[in-house]
Amino acid sequence: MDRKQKTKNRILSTLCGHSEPVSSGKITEMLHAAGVMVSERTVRLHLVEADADGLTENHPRKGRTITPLGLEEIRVLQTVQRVGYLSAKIDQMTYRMSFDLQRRSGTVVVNTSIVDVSLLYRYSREVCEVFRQGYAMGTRMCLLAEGERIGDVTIPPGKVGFCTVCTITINGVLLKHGIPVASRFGGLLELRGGEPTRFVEVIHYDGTSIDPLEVFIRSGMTNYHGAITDGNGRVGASFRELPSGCREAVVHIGEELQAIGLGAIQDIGLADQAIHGVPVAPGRIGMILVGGLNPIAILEERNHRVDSMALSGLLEFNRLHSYEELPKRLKRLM
Amino acid sequence: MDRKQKTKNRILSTLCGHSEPVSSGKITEMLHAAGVMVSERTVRLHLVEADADGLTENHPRKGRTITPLGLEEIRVLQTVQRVGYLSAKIDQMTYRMSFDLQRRSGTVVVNTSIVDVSLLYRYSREVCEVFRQGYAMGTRMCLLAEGERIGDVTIPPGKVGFCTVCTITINGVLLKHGIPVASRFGGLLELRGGEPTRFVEVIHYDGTSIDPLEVFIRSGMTNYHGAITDGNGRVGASFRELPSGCREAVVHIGEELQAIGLGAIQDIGLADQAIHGVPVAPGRIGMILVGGLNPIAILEERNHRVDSMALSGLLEFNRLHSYEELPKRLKRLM
DNA sequence: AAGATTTCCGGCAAAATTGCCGTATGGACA
DNA sequence: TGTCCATACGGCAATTTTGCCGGAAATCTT
Repeated sequence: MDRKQKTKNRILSTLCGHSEPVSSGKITEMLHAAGVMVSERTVRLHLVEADADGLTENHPRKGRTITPLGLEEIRVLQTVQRVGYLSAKIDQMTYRMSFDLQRRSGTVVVNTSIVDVSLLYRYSREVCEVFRQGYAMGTRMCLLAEGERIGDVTIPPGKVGFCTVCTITINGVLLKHGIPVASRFGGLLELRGGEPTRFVEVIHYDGTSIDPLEVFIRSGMTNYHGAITDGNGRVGASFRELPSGCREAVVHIGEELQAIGLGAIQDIGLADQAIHGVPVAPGRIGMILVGGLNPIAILEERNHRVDSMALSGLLEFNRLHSYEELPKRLKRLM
Repeated sequence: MDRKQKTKNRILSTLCGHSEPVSSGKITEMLHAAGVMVSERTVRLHLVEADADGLTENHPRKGRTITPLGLEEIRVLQTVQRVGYLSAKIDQMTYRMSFDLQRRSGTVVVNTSIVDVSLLYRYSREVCEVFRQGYAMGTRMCLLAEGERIGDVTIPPGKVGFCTVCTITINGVLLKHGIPVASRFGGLLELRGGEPTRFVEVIHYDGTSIDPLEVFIRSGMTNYHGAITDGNGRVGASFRELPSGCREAVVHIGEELQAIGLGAIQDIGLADQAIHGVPVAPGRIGMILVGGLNPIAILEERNHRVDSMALSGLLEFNRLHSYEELPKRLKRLM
């Protein structure tokens, strides 16, 4: 009876936020993406109950919508949502971004670090090295001058906004190709001789309100210095799961992304097989992405506090430029 | 079929690690504490299946043990366990500690921070203030001189080990009184005018390999300075759940703990009621504890990197002394 | 030592979940 | 306009989970 209520609430929450009718199939898909493994049939059963309770309304052949009564029910149960869990923010951002792989236009999700111009310039060589060795998400970035805005923040005077592409962008691109991606956790990936070996620390997305990679970086637990010098270090990485049938398509899309400077896929596992010590759910494959915030971690390692925000906002793809231009553009801002 | 396997594995994992027979009741209890809500009957059903498969052995009237075959089964499935989740470490420490509330003796679980002697001395006034205003776990602590050992670590030369009582000790004490405590998450508790208002960030214990409070402190996200000066700040706190029938007993034990300098209970909710915006499972009550690592956070806030380890080891209760002796004892070590 | 209480354990039935299938409906396409 | 196809949706049966009970062994109490 306990679990029944729980899944029922989950279904209601899923329905909430969509104004147009949503079918049971879509709901099931979204629940699966959120890690709630229930069958489509069960969802339908719960939905007819919810219909009877007046919480949802059935638009035959179209799907269900939530009623005002249902919204009220949610509001009571959702007090916890005040501390927004990261997984919710991830889903939201995935839907909001508009980047189109074919047209190479639209918005991508970015992380922003607010940092002193001269400080960034001092370390720009090492920051570029992180990009060059492939420990960053792609090869593109963007600098925001003081006064510019991204999401909720404005770059303060004397500072510069260092934007890197967030790996959530990959989720969004795959979603637009009909591939649902479940973001599981962020962690510290240990490297030995340039090869990833295992995760040494992990924080699951559905149990945290702050970005794990942000935390690892701010805590000074990364070791990019080692990673870019002798290949032995610890870098931020993210673990995701995909339906196992999608492997070919994902590899293909990954290559296309790589070609336009948005490559982040470190590794893709095989069906039902563990990858770097991480087991996956049945019928799924694991994927490891290198963290978008990675380049700026160099500064934290040298004991400079940097204000980094994962998932800070959306940016037009054409505003991004190659990391190689970083020193030149920084000089212009000084 | 998917979920069935899952809970089956969970049961097997729970059984693993205990050499003596464990009854289905105990297993269910442990699963509940781990957040897996299954009935005791279901556990028994799975156990007889496991018996048939040769994974477990039934010692009638005593409980089940895991067979070598079962261990093998686990080993295959449990690759993820290489990154030990914190919730597992919490359970382990809870069982290992031996503190007896009546006799006031035995071992308690402590956190250890390794810090420069002179640096600690410089901030000792503020550290004491955190204790005095009740934002620390109790009023007791311990200093370890260089060369002393706690758990896996040895205090290096020129440094001192600053040990505070970990709130897991409360779990252990309550467990010895037959009250099972489920540790849910660690977070940053916002204070306004000296009163806790809500959690602003949270990390669930069962989704992380590192201690949330350790992370918040290392990331410089706390604000103890504000907390001890004008009562507006952010302090590390932990959220736990108890069976709602235990409220009276817990309040009573909490008072006894307070009397011997181990008070940490900030707040206890009412049955089935949300506390500071955090809802609880049905039939349970919420409890908020202030973090044990809190006092040392002052140093991190002033940009001094401190190596802190939550749940670092066990310490005899009689080695603890009042925080008021801190400056005096530090001087002796310098 | 006898009785009371607790705990373990399996049987049984009810409830919940899932798989499978047939029907019906809306839209695509010739 | 007629046909085909995808999909929403409910019926039915199989499987899984849970609640409830009662017998038996173990432990505690007096």
